[in-house]
Amino acid sequence: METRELRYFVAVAEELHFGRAAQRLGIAQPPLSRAIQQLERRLGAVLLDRTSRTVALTEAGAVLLTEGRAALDAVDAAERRTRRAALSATGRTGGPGHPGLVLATKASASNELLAKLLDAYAAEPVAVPVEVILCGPAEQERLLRDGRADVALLHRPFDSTARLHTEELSTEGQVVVLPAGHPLTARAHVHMADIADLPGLPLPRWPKPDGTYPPGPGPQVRDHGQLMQLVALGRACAVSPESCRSRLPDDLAAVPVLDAPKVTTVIAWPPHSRSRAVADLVRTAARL
Amino acid sequence: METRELRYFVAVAEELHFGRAAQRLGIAQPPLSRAIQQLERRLGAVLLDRTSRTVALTEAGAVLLTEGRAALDAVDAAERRTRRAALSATGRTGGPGHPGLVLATKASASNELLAKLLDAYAAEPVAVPVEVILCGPAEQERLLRDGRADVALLHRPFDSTARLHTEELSTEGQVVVLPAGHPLTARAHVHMADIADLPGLPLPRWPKPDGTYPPGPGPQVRDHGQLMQLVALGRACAVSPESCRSRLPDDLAAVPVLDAPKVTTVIAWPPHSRSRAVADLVRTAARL
DNA sequence: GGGCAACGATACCGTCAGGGTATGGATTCG
DNA sequence: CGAATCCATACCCTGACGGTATCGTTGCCC
Repeated sequence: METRELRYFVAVAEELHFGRAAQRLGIAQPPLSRAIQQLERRLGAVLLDRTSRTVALTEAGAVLLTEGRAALDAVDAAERRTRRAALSATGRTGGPGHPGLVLATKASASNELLAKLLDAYAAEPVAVPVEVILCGPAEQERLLRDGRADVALLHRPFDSTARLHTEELSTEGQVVVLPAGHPLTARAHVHMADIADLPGLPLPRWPKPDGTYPPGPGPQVRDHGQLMQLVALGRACAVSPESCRSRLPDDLAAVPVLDAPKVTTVIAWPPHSRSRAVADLVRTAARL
Repeated sequence: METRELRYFVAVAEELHFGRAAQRLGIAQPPLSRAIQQLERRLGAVLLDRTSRTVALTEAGAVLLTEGRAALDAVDAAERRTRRAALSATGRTGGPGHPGLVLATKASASNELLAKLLDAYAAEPVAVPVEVILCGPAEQERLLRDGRADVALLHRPFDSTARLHTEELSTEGQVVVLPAGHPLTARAHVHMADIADLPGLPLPRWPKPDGTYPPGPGPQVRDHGQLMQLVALGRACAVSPESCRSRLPDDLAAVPVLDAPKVTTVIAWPPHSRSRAVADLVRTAARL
């Protein structure tokens, strides 16, 4: 199977419309129809149920959609990482445009640990320049998979660490963040049940991996900063790792939640990484 | 990047010889040279240092070799799983030629657990036919990655479970297997130090993932059956999970090794698997 | 040191896969 | 029932890819 065929199929499977898919791919519709037919013949599998009005995925088509996306990610990763390896091999000094290492972390996650890590790593004699990518929640895995990042900071149990190598860095409890002066802030600690249904202060909704939001009450948020803003406005409350207290503004207060799941920060990298720089960074992180 | 280019590059990078690589690919040498040059131009990276006598990988080339192999595995997996999905969708009865599920396990591993698992799963109303592939040690991950298997039984800490979803099934200690009548068999238990250097009974050498054997003393073995044979012949001793005692022949004896690492049997599957059958099998396994 | 063998690069050519345009056939909707 | 929509088919054309022949360089060995 060629990646071109995979790209074509994924486009059609996502659009469920040959015309739009062809447009997206920058080709005409007939060659696309032909390519899909040829792919189906070669695989010996019907991938799409199509009438002249509607296109639907078959079971085999659904399999190829998920597997094909993973395969295309792997190909993209190979390309990106090779390009970067070539750049950092020539421009040995590693100017800002040529990072030796790309680290992905959630936007607005606690930066204390990251700052310590970057400092400690930069102090190593073999350190290479590190670029930090801030991404949406649960996006780190994608970046590692398609080669846009070499290493990431994840937070269990929120982020999945499957198919990644990881090293635990720290574990912490969680606190509920409330507007200053809220009655609950007088308490020394609370339980999840105390905050599940606070009047006027719902828990927020985070985007799913596909970018859409689950239905339900609560405001939609994209990062921790937005959420803090909403809490300050009295529109939501937040359950966050306790390290967020260190930089809490005056108009917010935090109370430990005894039965909230512990959050573990881990450093993760793709399992087949052979990069010297990744290994150094991970070793540095493990020693913090 | 097209998979054809990747296949070409991987062939050259493995052979380090354009002529042989071309032969292996079933094409002539000149088109292969051209394809690699074109790939290098498009990536903007020198992948191979070549003189007219020798070919060597550059740093970027080494990256593309590992990343490219992973990508090709992913593409192969997509193809195989799609084919299988199509087959099991049409031949719904699932004749023996059309397994709904392929399970990989080490040849000669203890089959007790597997037998129980297969029985329990077959009793489920939604069960599909399961094909069992016996493979060499540490080969299961490869089979899962390139789609030849859907699910595997692994043994930690011997097999790596990175990039896989897993569920623990059982944990057991290890025993040393010796020829019956050996002085140590009189002991109730031993320690690793007692057996590290038994005269005439070295520990065996297992193949590395690439199929070669590490240097050193001890016979080369490919599976547990071979090893037992060698022990019976008085040419080796073996440290194995204690479940192997259940089918130990008369001429062998086993003694618990107190400080050997515990062996955990886990069931593993590719992280993006959406297969109903895999989920059912895993659930069945977890309930055993 | 010169002839030779090995090996990758280059030159040149033919073929067919893949892309484009025009059009057909089926289904839905007003 | 006509019109619009949408996928499939027919047909042509270009260029990418593969093959053969040959060159240039580099070790090697007598």
